[in-house]
Amino acid sequence: MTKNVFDKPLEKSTTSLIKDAGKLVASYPKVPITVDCVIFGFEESELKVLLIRSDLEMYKGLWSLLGDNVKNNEELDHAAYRVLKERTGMNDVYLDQVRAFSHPQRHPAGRVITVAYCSLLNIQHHELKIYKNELHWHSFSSIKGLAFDHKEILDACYKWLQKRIQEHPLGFNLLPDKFSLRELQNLYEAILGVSLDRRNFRKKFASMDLLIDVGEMEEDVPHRPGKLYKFNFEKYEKNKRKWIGIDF
Amino acid sequence: MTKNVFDKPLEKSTTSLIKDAGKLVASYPKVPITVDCVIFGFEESELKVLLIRSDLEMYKGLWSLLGDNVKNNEELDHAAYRVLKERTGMNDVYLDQVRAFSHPQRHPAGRVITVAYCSLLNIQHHELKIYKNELHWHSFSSIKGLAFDHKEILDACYKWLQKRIQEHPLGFNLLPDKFSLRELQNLYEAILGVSLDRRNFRKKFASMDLLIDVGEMEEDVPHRPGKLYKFNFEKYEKNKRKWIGIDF
DNA sequence: ATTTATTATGTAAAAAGTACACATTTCGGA
DNA sequence: TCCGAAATGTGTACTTTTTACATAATAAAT
Repeated sequence: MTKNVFDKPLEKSTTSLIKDAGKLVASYPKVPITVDCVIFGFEESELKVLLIRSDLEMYKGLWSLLGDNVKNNEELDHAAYRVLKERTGMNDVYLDQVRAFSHPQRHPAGRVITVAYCSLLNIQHHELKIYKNELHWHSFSSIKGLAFDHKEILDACYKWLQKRIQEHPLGFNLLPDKFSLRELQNLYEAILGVSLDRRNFRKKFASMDLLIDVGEMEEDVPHRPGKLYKFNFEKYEKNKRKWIGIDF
Repeated sequence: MTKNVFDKPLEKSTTSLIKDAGKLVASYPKVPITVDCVIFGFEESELKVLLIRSDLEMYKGLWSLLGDNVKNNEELDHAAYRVLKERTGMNDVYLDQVRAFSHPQRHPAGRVITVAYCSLLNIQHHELKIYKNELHWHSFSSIKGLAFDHKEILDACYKWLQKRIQEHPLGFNLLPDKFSLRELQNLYEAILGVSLDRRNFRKKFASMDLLIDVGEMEEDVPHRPGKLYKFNFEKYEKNKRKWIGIDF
């Protein structure tokens, strides 16, 4: 985090200056802000999205993204983490801001600006607890319409993910700790919507040298089991910079 | 723009439903929203940023980004374009949302959330009119500190630009209509902070086939003049998709 | 005419990406 | 226990992209 002027002790006349600034700011229009989280999961070779039944009567029967209003003096990132924690019980989930949506009529009750977040988690994770039965995982490709402008937000986050996953090894956040190369490839194919050559795919990951062979095999598969790997998060964090040049 | 539910005529009971939703939304905390534009220019082989003297007494002597509050029912993009138009007189400027900044103490007068925009324009453009003498172009590399959290915003936009310019031909927005390959290369070198091989650089742009030789030469240079080119915006717009796969 | 600075250009080597086939292993059922 | 089905695991040739590198030609300034 960059140091900013607030880290310095306040100077003599600052209190009155803040009052002046306060008057200025007080004249600005004020808007309710929400965060909306697109929570992606991966199961049965399909990309999934966690949705909730809309809490608005007028959207009865429609699903919507998980969101909440942003509290007083709450950071946007914090609000998004809070939503995740409240809805899934999980901490330490991959989360990134995508962008703000501000169409004046996007909320039927009047103006609400929302900031969209994209989050990736492992559906099978033991800490994952989907509270309330209004929450369900939906296959991404089957989602046709959502409440509010949430379909637009979902599509933006999906595109964001498609691009992002080609530049950073994010996919692991969607998989169990131990996974086979087939699962990994299925994941990439599902997200990118293409089919990939198995040998080239494996070669690519081998060259990255970020997979650790855990010395175990798949179980309960109706065919020859594959080796299981885990992602070398430590090594990735260390060498992050060289991945995309700048740590963006 | 995705079609949303508001395109449909309202159903019978909708009015009262909106009232319910309205009550809900009315309970949300409300926040002043601003947009801040990082306006990049390029001159004398240097990346420049347009800054204004801070209008807050307490930041006297410090520079800040160009911004404004977002009006009632105004889209964020619209607010950013408005700032650009008001400050530079220019329309049709390249502009893109980067992200929101929400640190609760980022504004001394209390909570203000801002959405950062990155904009690229041609400093020499004949329509460019910098109103008021509180506005000045600053060499990017010389900017040490800014009012508010604007240095942090500037750095985020700069990183965003570095990444973006490697994926899309944005650089042309910073150059005159006609430019030499040397100017183009200087631009890339300034933004990326590296030096590039001239032959390979030219080869790369030649292979894109997006430059039109206008049949003129540089003038007033103290050495052998180079050919002038213009960017083939039409062709680029047509083939945009193939550039990065998805039109992101 | 000479010097200086810059334009313009090609080729070879290395790296990365793509296309493609076959033997091996396990499961499960006959 | 044998066989078929289904998936794993592996290598090589070809193409494309990226990188490294040097010399002749042009215009300006003196």
